[in-house]
Amino acid sequence: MSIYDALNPNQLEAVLHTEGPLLILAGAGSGKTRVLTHRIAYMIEEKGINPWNILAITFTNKAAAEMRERVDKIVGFGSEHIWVSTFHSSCVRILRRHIDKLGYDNNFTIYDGDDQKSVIKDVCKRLNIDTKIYKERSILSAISSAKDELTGPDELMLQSTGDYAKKRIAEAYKEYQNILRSNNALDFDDLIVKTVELFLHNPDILEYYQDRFRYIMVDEYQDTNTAQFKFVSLLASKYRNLCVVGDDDQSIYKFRGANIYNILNFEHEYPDAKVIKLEENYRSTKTILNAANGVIHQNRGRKDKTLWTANDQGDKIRFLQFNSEYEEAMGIVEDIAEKVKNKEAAHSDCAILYRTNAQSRVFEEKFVIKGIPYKIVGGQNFYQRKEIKDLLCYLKTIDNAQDDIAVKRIINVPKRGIGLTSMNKVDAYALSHELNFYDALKSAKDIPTLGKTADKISGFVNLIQVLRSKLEFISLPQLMQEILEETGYVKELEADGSEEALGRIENIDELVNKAIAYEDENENPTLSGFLEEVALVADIDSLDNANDKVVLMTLHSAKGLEFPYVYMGGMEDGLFPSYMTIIDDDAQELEEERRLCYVGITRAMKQLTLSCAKSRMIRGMTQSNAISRFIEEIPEELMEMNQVIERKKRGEKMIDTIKTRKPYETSSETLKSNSGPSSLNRRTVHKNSDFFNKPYSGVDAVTGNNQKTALEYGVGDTVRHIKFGIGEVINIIDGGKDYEVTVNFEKFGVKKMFAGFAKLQLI
DNA sequence: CAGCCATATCTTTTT
DNA sequence: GATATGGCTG
Repeated sequence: MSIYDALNPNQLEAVLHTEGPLLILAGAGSGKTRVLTHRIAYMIEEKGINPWNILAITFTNKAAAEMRERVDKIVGFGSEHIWVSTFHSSCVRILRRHIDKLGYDNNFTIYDGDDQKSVIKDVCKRLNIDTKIYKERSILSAISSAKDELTGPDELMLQSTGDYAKKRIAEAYKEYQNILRSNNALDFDDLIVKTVELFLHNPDILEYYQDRFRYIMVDEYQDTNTAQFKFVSLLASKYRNLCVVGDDDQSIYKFRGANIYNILNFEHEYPDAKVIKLEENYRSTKTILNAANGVIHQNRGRKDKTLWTANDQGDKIRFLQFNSEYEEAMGIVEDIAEKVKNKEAAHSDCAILYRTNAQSRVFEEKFVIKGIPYKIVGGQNFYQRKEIKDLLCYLKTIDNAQDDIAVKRIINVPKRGIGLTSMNKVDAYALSHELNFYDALKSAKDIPTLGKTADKISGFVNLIQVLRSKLEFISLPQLMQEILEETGYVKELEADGSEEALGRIENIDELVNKAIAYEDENENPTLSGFLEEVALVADIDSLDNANDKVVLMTLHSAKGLEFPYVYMGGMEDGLFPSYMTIIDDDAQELEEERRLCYVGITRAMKQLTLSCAKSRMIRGMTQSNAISRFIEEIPEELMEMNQVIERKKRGEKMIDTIKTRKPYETSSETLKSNSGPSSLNRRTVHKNSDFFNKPYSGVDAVTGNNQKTALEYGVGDTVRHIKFGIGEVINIIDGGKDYEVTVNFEKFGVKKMFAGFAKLQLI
């Protein structure tokens, strides 16, 4: 009896195949982590491979920690020598040692999204870019995409001949890189790009790591981008022992540059690759799996496979329609409360998944009201909160005052009477004397226009210098305490006294605790080391099952996780699939949304509940959305639907529990769960209830105005669309609730859209 | 320079 | 609805 006996034949084959390229197509819940961990164990214990020579790359720190833990359990020794880490932290580790070869300082700082935004603002100011026309966001995302594809600023410039917008972006890109360079900072994308650059320019360094990492494994391979692919393939090119695991059906990060062809074309890139499919699912019931299959089979661009399971049929998929997002939240929260009350489930067995972070708010309210413990993952990361960033920027400034962004953030926090005009004067001085911002601050006395503010600035510089001089004598937590005391940061919050301020103080305490933990865990802790660790954590990393809490998160964050009871809220066209993918009419984007839906469904082990609201507030406007098209793609015999029961009396439960619920139809016959004739014939439902009607947006449910308004344009007219610009109307179809308008846009070609959504203007 | 109020724009997803 | 920006006042 060995640990490998528990594997199915395909899993075993993957475990035993240790030499040469290997592609494991692992469907959701098919035990890929088990395969990876056993494969590592097999390599170490049976093949005598040195753990030192193994690199395993995951997507999140959480996944990395889990994998290490599981390997640890089955391997007697040596698992601590395996490199298990994310792309980003692997690259940071390499760059910390060698980035001086690229002319950076080895204690570079890492910029997050907020920092990037500050930089790009500065860039736009310097280059006189009108941010009304070129949005900071879109410039940043263009830069990011370029980096994902390993395209540098000069190369982008060459590509931009004749395209003015692209040229401006290339200029911005160049300036952006200059600023990062002089701040000795890298953004997330740079971490990968610079490592690749390092390898390409320094064959000796590359070879060192090739020899070091003779066996490489990459998890979630479908979500790698071109730069990450290059990183991996450079490392693997000497020994070719590259094992990638992924599922093209779970590729949901195209917006972040993920290149699905990395997995689809793996066999092309490595013709000698062994391909193994894992199609047996151990996680979900037959019902859940069939629902997932029903949805994903609508996609065209995918590798053919069908997941199956030997598990029970299980409960039907529940579909609940509510009147509003408030009722939706209450309905789900009450359902969970009842499960817990009946001892059917623990809080932590339940997860609520949604498309957008904004949806978490209503749920949170209801959880607070009911006193149910919950945890929201994502949204604003702990390390992005104001108070945390402030404190971190103090630390950054003490550690490395080259980072202008950090210095500028804290120079007037708390208020020191150093305002925007003074900052601009310092900036101008810094620019003309080729100093970085902090060094310019040091010479504040030499800047004549500053007047009295020069003293205030000297005070600040003094504070930093004093703190820095203490750095070698005191511990990190002590340093943080000093900062808080010297600046009066906490005092100010205490004086405020509001609930919000107290929350901030709690957060600060938590950060101090993290610093204490960091010092405990590391042999030679450094300030830079702490800042680095903190820069690369994702919110999901903090999720642990030890706390009995209901988990709320986006569908994206949920990838790789599983829960007995899964609730997917907001199953509405316009929300999920998102409004963008609908009006864009881009089949590829819609397929990505569908994969996201597939990911969500396959998180569920025992029971899946889908829900939607007839109307909900989106960005301050009440919208009525049609039921998500993905609902229609689930075979109807797997579904059980509710009827919304209006609240008759105050205090009465808004909806019945599912057991006594009537089918959606207005007939009085009760649905006997899991049996009886298929009375939920979709066509009937459609006819009786507008159930699967097309969206009719632009309708204000508050005023009850759901009359479509007459269109001010007709076929042949020229109209303007916010995103697509100018185009000619070529067709209009009366869709009952709304008009479907077909427009031929000058720049974007033919698009079909609903008049209520599109808000076309006659010109 | 800071604080207040008006307004404009926004989000889809994140290491 | 929530946040970021701009203009105004003290």
